[in-house]
Amino acid sequence: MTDILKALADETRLRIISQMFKGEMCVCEIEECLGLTQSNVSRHLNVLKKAGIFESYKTAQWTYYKISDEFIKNNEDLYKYLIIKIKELPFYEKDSENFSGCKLKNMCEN
Amino acid sequence: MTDILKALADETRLRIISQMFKGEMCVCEIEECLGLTQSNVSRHLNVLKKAGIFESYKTAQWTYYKISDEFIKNNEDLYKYLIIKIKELPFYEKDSENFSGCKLKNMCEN
DNA sequence: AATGCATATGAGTATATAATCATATACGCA
DNA sequence: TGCGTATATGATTATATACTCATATGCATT
Repeated sequence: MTDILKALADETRLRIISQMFKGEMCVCEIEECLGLTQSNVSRHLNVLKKAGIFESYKTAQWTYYKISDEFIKNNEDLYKYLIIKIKELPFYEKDSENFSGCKLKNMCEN
Repeated sequence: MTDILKALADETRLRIISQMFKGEMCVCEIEECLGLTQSNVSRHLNVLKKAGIFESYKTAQWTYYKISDEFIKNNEDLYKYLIIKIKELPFYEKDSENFSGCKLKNMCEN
């Protein structure tokens, strides 16, 4: 629980999570959509994965991350809270616009 | 929301919250029950108060802290999550024993 | 007014976390 | 095999947070 809360207590990671609600993403999409450096994204994703919030799988050179089903199952109330509140955060609207733009590019299709 | 999550992302503050579910406490009780220094407790309480999780009132020289009604009302799902999960944390049982011992002493009665 | 107690807070140190840069790894494709 | 791309990670620096000690404030009691 402490690990989960620590992982959630960072604005950049909340930004990542907020867009991840819309479906899985690969590292380069997150990088592009949120305007973050590659290594920074990679490290944040690792924190979220270690906390059990995200899971990942690899396809070719891409690593896709998504919200873990286990996490949702074991943390129902917290998950509900996130869904409701994360949309109210100041960066949400702007990130969502960028996200749409990124998705149109089909960056990481194989 | 970020402030709330940051305030929750600390083991010492979770220990404080876990005992606070049983009712309001003054600073010296928390200090005694959890074996923390006075200034450390005071600072943690301030973080929780600034995040809107706790509220406080003064009576004579004592300051009593408790979980804010506003917080509970505005963060229902998170509150439910905390109630369920905080009891599973490793320190909970031992702190609860100390807490009972402390309460018997009636330390801060005026 | 002087003393003792509860609490808060300034200032400093210790520690943890985030960000960055450079580099390594691993894969696909020409 | 050699090159380009995606990702991860070691090493460093920057920054934020936690802890401690000393001290200030405010109230109660004598």
